[in-house]
Amino acid sequence: MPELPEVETIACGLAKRVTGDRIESVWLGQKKEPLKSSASEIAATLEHTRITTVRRMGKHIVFDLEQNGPKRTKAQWIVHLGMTGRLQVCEPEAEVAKHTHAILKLKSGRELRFVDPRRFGRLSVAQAGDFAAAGLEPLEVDLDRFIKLFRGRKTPIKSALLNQNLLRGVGNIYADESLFRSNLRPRRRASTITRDQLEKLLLAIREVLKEAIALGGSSISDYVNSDGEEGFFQLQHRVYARESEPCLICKTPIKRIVIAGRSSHYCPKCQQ
DNA sequence: ACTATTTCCTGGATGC
DNA sequence: TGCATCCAGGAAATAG
Repeated sequence: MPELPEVETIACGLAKRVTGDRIESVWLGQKKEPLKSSASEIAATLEHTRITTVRRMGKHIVFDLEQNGPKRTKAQWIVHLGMTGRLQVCEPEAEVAKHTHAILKLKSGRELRFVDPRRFGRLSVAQAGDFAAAGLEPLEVDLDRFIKLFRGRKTPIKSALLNQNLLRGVGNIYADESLFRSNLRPRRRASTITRDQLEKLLLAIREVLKEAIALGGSSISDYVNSDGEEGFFQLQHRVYARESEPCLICKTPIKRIVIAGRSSHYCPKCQQ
């Protein structure tokens, strides 16, 4: 379940491997779910371009592309990993994994492959290099704009944090961990949270995301980075997936509730 | 303009 | 052991 820290880790790893390489040809599978743009548009946009940058925007991985030739037209390939999406850089003779939906042949001789069993991931392209993800970057937003996001919102703070149109990149794990660190209950209505508490929440979000990036993300189920290595932040989780286990602060058993269909974990004593 | 609910998917875990 | 069922969750679609 790649969220901001996992996507950041993957994008950085990919940047090291494929920046400057050229996309020579593109194969796309038959499944239509992973494609947001049409297969022909994606292939035509990617082929014969040079990868100039690989970066993260929210939970999206953005490949900035430049057309060969004098015009140097800009374009972008945008990848959302969904739940189980993976981008692998491998030799062409490497076995093609089940659920491979895209294979890009690179000039260096390697292949960049998109694999996604559950097909929640999405591939799309932007023609003029103008992809704009909704929401604010949690590691860049200032306190005033962060506070304004929640003004007048009756929805539970947990749901607000998961809403990518407000803040982009925070998912279920980091929402729960941030709420624990700022002593806020996940069901707390966003609009009722004081300025001071929101400041604490923003600091907690930044802290959690930065710590997770430093540890290479959280390896839940099958997440690995672009080198096939696991992250280690799952060892630092204080509430996520710790139902009934003692709170690390007060020993009270961690509770799990469902909010908007998502499991939410919190300490009933520390988070009031 | 918001908010809540449903839907898409497969593999791993669980239950009988 | 084998088969059926349930569950995980990001975000788009739908309904209110």
